[in-house]
Amino acid sequence: MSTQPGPPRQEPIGLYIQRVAKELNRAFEVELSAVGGNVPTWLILVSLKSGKPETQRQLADAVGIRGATLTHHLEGLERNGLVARERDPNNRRVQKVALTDAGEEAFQRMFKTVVAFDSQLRDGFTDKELETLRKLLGRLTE
Amino acid sequence: MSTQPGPPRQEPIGLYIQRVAKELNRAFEVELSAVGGNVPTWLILVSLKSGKPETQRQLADAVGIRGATLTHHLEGLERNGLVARERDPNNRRVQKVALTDAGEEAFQRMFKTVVAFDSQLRDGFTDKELETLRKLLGRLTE
DNA sequence: TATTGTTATACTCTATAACTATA
DNA sequence: TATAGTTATAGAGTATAACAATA
Repeated sequence: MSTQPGPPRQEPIGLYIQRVAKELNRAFEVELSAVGGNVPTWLILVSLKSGKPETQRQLADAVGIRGATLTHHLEGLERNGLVARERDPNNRRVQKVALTDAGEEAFQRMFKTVVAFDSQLRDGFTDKELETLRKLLGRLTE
Repeated sequence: MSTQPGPPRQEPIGLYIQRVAKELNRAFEVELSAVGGNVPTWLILVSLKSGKPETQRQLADAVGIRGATLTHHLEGLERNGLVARERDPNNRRVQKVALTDAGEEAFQRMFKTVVAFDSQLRDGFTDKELETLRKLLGRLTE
């Protein structure tokens, strides 16, 4: 086998995205932890705030994790007083998860951080460029 | 506090990238595991094949993990007979890591998988679009 | 029988701290 | 003292399987 001529082979686009995502994720984790948060907590709180998920099943799907994994995280959040769970009287299989006041405050702190982080990321990009980026990324997972 | 008027707030660009990356990563893991591989193994083998890293330190940096984490992975790879390590006689602190024949075969299997995966990802994109995507992503982590 | 969630358990990837051996 | 790597230990995030409660 001989070395191929021509331009050097480019890194696979998938791996490149992983690398960028990993770097962004680490920076994001640092920012969130500075206000006492972490990524799964943020994803769960923001899903709860959106008000859409009615059940833990839906919440798990929204966050992209398994039910058992969600239970694990909710236990931590409940232990830290950020959420409260109570059975739905109409369907006692369902646990209704709600933010406590402390959870609301935690959410607000993280929200500020996320907005600042995002605005810093967007900095230097035009709206059109960001739109292009979103569209191209979206087509990758269609 | 009242609901804001105007267009709905878009998902932060960073989180959007995380979501896309996570989905791609899971699909990639499935493909790799079908040929007996996994992501860290692939990253390590591909770094070794590039021939650049002379020491484990450099290898760890190339893969983006800590030295101790690399040791952990290399132990697994050595146990499975994919790599061999031996001390450099010129500097006996250094471990030279090399692919065994079995490691070479594993690399080739994963390589085929990665190329197929990447080509499937690129499908439906023009070269120009991919170039744009790479450039925009690159600017995010400058 | 199907659905919702929990428990028990374990795996993977990662990390830090303390260490050995070399230089 | 500094560098290369290992060992010991732990933590975060995730998962599957078996289960209980409810519908």
